[in-house]
Order: sequence, then C-alpha cells, then structure tokens
Amino acid sequence: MKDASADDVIATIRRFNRFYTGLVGALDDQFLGCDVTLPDARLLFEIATHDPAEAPLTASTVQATLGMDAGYVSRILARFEQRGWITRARGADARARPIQLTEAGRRAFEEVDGRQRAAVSDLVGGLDSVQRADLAEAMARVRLLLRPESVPGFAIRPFRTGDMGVIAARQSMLYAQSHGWGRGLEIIEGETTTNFLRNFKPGHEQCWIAEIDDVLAGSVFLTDEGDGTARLRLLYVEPFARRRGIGDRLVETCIGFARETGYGRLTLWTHTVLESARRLYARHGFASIETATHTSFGMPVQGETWMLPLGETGAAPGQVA
Amino acid sequence: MKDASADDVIATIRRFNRFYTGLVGALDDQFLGCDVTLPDARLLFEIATHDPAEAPLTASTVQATLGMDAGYVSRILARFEQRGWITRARGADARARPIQLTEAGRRAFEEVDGRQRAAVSDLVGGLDSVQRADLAEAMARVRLLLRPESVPGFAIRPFRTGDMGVIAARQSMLYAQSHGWGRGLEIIEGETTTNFLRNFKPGHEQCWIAEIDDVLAGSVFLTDEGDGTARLRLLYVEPFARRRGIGDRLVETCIGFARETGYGRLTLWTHTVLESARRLYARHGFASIETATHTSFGMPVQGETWMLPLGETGAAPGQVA
DNA sequence: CGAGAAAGTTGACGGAGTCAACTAAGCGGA
DNA sequence: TCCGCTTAGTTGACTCCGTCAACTTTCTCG
Repeated sequence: MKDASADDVIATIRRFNRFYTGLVGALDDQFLGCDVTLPDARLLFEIATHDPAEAPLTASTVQATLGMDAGYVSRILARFEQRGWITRARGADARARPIQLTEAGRRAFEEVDGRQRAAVSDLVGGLDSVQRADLAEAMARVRLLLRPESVPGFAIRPFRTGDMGVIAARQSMLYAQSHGWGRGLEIIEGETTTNFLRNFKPGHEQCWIAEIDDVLAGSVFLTDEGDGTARLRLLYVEPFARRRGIGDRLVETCIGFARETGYGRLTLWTHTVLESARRLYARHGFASIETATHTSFGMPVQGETWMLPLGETGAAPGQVA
Repeated sequence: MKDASADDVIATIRRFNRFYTGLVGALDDQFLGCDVTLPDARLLFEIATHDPAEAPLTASTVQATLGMDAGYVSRILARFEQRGWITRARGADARARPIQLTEAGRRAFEEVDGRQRAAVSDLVGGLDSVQRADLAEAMARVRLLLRPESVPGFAIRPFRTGDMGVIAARQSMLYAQSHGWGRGLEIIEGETTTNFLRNFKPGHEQCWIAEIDDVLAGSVFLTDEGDGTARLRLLYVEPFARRRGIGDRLVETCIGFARETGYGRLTLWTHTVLESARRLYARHGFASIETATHTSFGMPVQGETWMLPLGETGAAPGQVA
C-alpha cells in the first residue's frame, strides 16, 4: 500500500522467492519414495490435461511448453511407454509420434494429482473461506503484475459486499499518484459509493466490476438522476489491466443497461486531463456539453459534463467516434 | 474476493506453483556458466547476511536453517574455503568450526547478490510505484496466509490515502461472513469512514492502521464527540493477524492519544456477540453502560455502549480486568 | 571413565539436467 | 530428381544436485 522504494520491493520479492522455493520444496517432498519423480509428474500433468480436441500432443510441444531438455523428455516418455502409461502412434508426419494417454496412464495421473491436491489442501486447511479467497486473489495479483499475459481475458459481474470500499480506495490511490488529487477526491469517492449503496434501486441502477482471475480490474456505476436521465460514474480500469478493452466493455455494459431500462439519456462528469477516458466516451457516442473548473481535489482542475442521448432520436453509438 | 470453493482455491494455488516455479527457474538461469551454483549462492547469502553479533555461524546451523544435507553443505564449504571465500577457526567447541567470511568472500557475495538484484529489478522494471507496492503487498499476504509465523511482529501507523475504503470493505466482508450482517453495516462503514475524512480534526482525531509487513492487519478510529468525550470506532483485527496483541496495542494507542489530548472520557459502541472485543475493552478499563437492540445490520442484534473515564478521577486501565 | 550424542567429513550412489552426435523424415529449390 | 537444410526424436557421455550411511573427533552427562 505504501510507496515502496525500488530496493524495498526487490528485497521483498527475493524474500518471497526464498519463502516460496522452500514451500514448493516441502510440497514436492511427497514424491520421495514413490515411482513418480517431480519432472515425471509435470510431464504427466501436461499430457493428461492436454485437450484431445486440439492438435495431437508431440514430444516437441511438451518439451517446448515445459522448457525441458529434448533428450530428457525423450527418456521420460520412453519410461512412460515402458510402464504402459502412454502409447505413441505414427502420425501424418512420420517423424512425430503423437502421444496418447492409456487407461493405466490416466490412473497414474489421477493418483499423483490426488496426492498433490491433498498436499495443497493441507496447506490451506486452517483458512476460512474469506482467507482462501484472499489467498487466491493475492496469488492471481502476483501473476498479473509480473506476467500480465499469463492471465488472459476478464469478466464483468455486478457488485457485491466489500466492492464499494475497495473501489473508493483504489481510485483515490491511483488518482493521488497519477494526478496528485487529494483528500477531496477521496471524500467524493467515499460519498458516491456509500450513497450508491444507500439509495440503490435494483433494476434501475447498478455497479459492475471487471475482474481478471478474481482480481478487481475496474468498475463503473450507473445511477438514476430522475427525469429519464442516468448517470455513469466512477469509471476506472486498473493500470495492470489496461489495453484489454475492459473500459469499452464497462461503458458498453452501462449503455446497454440504460437503454434496456428505458432511460432517455446518459450523462457523466469527467476531467479534461483524463485523455484516454475522454476518447473512450467519444468512441461510444458521448459528447461534451459543458466545461467548468473546480478545486474539489485540492488544485484547480477542469471538469466536463458529457451526454449521450438514448432511445429512438438519440445518436447511435459509434456515430460520433 | 469471492467465496471460492475449496477446489477452486487448490487449483489456483497449483497454477500459481507452476507459474512461480517457472519464474524462479528463469531467474536462476543467471547462474549458468558462472562459478557459483544456486545452492552455493544460498549458502553464501546465509553466511554473508549472518549477524556477527550473534553466536558464530557453524556448518550445522546453516545446514539446519536452509534444510540442506549436512554432507552437501560440508562439501560446498570445503570448496568455499579452497577458493579463499571463508576461513574456519577452531572454536571453544573443538568439533565446531565457526565460519568467517573473508574479504574475497564478501566480494564474491556482492557480485552474486548484485546480479540477483538486477534480475529481480528487470522483472519489476515495467511497474510504477503503486504497482510495486501492490506486488510487495500481495507477496506478503501470501506468506501471511500460508505461514503466519514466517512474518513476525507488526507496526502501527496513522492512516493515509486509500485506507478508509479498504477498512470499510474488509470489515463489511468479515462481518458478513462471520455474523451475516448485511448492507446496513456496509453503509454504516462507508458513512463512518467518509465522515471521518470529511471532518478530520488533526491533533484531536486520528485513525491508526496495524500492518504486518505492509499488509493491513487491523485498524481503529478515535473521533471527537464534543463535551470532552472521544469515541473509539471501527476497531478490528484481520483473522490472519490475531493472537499477536494487535487489538490491545490499537486500543492502548487510542487511550494514550485520548489521555494526552485531554479528553475526559472515551466511549464506544459494540455488540454483545463480539465476545473477544468485549473482553478486550474490559481488559483496558472500559465498562458497559447501556444496552439496546437494533436491526441496522438486517437482523436484530444487541448493541452496547461502553465507557472509560479518563483523567484524574477515572479508573486506571487494568483495574476492571 | 564410558556411553551416547553432536559436528563435521567422506565415499557411494541415483536422479536432474545438459550437450552433442546421431537417425529418420520432411521440405524446398535448382 | 537430387541435394542441402530443417525438424522430431533418440542416445551416450557428462556434470551437478542431493541423499544416505559409515566414519572420526569431540563434547556431555551420569
């Protein structure tokens, strides 16, 4: 949460590396005194979880995905074949020998897989459901921050308990860091989210959360302003989640909901400095109708009111973009 | 964030294990083609970071802390000695041979250490300061949830940007899970934290955060009620952080601040079902003065008002316990 | 003093992992 | 069609990681 110096972060990561290496080592000790070694298990896992609908699995693809030595893989596969866990046919390409898991192979995999699951299950045995979810979230977050491409896709869902506070916190922190906006913004965030909860009109209002692997990646609110007007509020996407089209999907979700619900227009308040947000709104048919400078965030900033007419007479999305 | 089923969590952990094993493997590849192997580096790290003020380092302690084989360690140490990185004297116990790092050994360590730091630094090169802090926080959280004892101690600090929302979110989620309290509580949390921010009187009010290794572990608020009365609010400690005395320290901090600031009494509102919190308040001299049932949390619950007189005439803390 | 335990060393061994040489099969152009 | 190049996979040789058990030396405690 704090603005950690680069050295602190490096030390923390290295401490975590030592910790996790030890942990995985302890988890892997279960392979001792068993006829499956750790690389065996990794290979077996790769073979067993391969989607048969895809291209048949060859030694070279396994070798490449696991980053193992070709010769090493060859030897392990020979052993698997000898044990009757796999068969290797000749394919269209007579060099390649597509791997197929036998029934015995599947049983061996399930034995190993069950033991691994049990070991991990022991590890989290003392945790309640919130803590388990926290753990999964923290792990996904580590992956997202270190290798965003290793966690593709995202999901949109309605809000639930705890989302309001987290959204207020994240937006306050992100805007404080990127634009220096201060306590004024944090108060507005708190008020807006709390008021949303207090006045929530199911079916007429909603808050959607974008998630990547259960990590909160962005959000947007739609509230009823009266007179057939809906307001889009607090749109944001986490920095680690950008360039995935999450902002577009959130805005589309809002517009779709407003249209279905029968609102006549959709309005929103944004700021001139938020260039990418403004482009996003323009892309979806919004137009700026008013501009005014305020100092609610501790410094003068230029606010803008945007509008999107809905219904028959309104501009279709994309017309403006 | 969501109430993940046990199987989901196990699958996520195993995915993370695979991910992190690969990542550490990539980080360790830097040792290839260099005269220091990975276990060498671990040992060297252990020797170099050993506090000379403590008992002198012996092979057996290194072996025990790293969980390595005694024979293996012996061989590596022999190699280190041969390279002139360490010297081994005879200690009081003639069986033990205390290890001392030479100047050459320190240079070798710094070379290796610098390379490791550089590798990790590359890894986080693309992250801004908020993301780095998020990463460190997520890693610390994983450690805390899997091996709480591996992260000892805690710290108390005043609040900063983003804390309000996170506190409101965590308390809402935890009480929803443990007692089934619903949206009413979440609204109260949001209002209380936002009002605190809006009306914050520096020097007369404060919010303290307990942290374990930069992970939020609990919090407490003190607000001015007028007429010389201060109110202690929203005390909580994360489940993973319990049994460390964090609750006591937070309450002590509040009482100390209220006393110094010159408040005449400290009041608070709690609930009969929160047994451990009530014991905590009693331990610090608070007494229940009023009880009333309400339904703000979506079900009837019994609220209690507690009071601690401060100043000359007040009961000293501990008197009631 | 003697039994037993602890610190450390050494030999032997098996698994992990790499490297290079090799075979067999496909591919693509003259 | 042939020749050179590439790719899939195999094999032998090797190094390093890590364990086990036997062993020496020294300490501790009754």
